[in-house]
Amino acid sequence: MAAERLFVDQGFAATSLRAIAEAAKVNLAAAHYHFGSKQGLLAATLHARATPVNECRLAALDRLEAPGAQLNVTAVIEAYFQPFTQCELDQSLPRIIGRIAGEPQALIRPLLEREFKPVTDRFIRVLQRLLPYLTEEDLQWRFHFVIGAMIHLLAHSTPLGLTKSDRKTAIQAFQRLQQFVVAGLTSPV
Amino acid sequence: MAAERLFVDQGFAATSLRAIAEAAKVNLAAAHYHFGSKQGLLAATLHARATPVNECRLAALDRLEAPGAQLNVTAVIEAYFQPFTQCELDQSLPRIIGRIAGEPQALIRPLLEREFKPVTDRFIRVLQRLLPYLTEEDLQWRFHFVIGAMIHLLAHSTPLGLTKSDRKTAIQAFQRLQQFVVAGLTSPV
DNA sequence: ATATAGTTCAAACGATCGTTTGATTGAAGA
DNA sequence: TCTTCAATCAAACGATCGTTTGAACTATAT
Repeated sequence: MAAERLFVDQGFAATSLRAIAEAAKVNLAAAHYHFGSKQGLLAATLHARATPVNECRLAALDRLEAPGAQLNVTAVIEAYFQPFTQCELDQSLPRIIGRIAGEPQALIRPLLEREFKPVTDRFIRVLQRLLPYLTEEDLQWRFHFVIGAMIHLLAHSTPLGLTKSDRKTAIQAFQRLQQFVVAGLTSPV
Repeated sequence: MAAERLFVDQGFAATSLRAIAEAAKVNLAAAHYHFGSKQGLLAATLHARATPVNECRLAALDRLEAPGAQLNVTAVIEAYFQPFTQCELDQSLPRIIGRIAGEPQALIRPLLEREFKPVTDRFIRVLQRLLPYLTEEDLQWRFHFVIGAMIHLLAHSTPLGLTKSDRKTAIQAFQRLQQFVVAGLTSPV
């Protein structure tokens, strides 16, 4: 989808349907006909990306919960980050997720909740079994921080000081992030 | 500043100068006359907020580096979060920082870098003395995650599941965040 | 072949955008 | 008092926005 690149680079409000239609080489009215509205296009864009992310995460979690597998916090977080560390997925996926998740508009929050909350809630439930000394509130806050660090990495793939950003460093960054958040999650109260 | 509320609620691109001028009860052209452009208004808004944040952080860090003070990672992070946990500061400060930091537009990144990078770099340098077993690259990445979690908390003051958001819970949230990121920062390689 | 329903298209709709203009105000300096 | 200059204002500029219109095209089913 051509809409992605523009949404990612400029944000939702600053991207015009005309620019999207031109980039996608389709007619403006045709795009409107298919998606109903600009917001519908965003919802479709997000949904098209969120679905494989959710499937990838759930599949990884299922693998972990199968008998004989190593079920620990590190593995669960690894499963949660799986959609962004698997090499076969294209590079634009992380960016569109990170960008939309940071969008200011209140209209976008329900979309994010609908797309990601069910799967995220299941991950939190699994973590709760692994971290029984944390209250549910504790864990929700800590996962809130995990998501924040993740989104920030998705949206800005390097710290301000560094500049390199190829596929390999991106995966290494997620390994760093994984270690960081596991330490945060498992920290004693 | 009335521009803040609108930037926070709707984002930069979606907020019109006319809406800001009306909310601030000033003439549209007058606003333009003083700030030069819409972007100039954003820069002024950010600068007006970033300055006390930087001063607060540096003052807290100076206090830590004074002879006799306890200089450890927790205290340094506490100093970094100080602008958002001090009760005397008004509530809209965290939100404007969090929102602008999440803005998509490429034009905004240089503003953020100019406003916050010098002070942040000094914090990283102090942390480097406290965490000598981390390479500079390690530490830059980890601080990248700290900032990500912080911005996410500033922009979305509660996890999706929770709803309460008064001043007291906000400070508690920063205490939780502090514990989380200190564990992440001090995690062994 | 004719009808039907789905899709594409150029063109235009009204609204709103950031910015500019030029007249007007008000107070300080000569 | 007259001059000067920065600040304010209503009004308009050209551009662009999301959306709609109605005609043309396509393909399947009768």
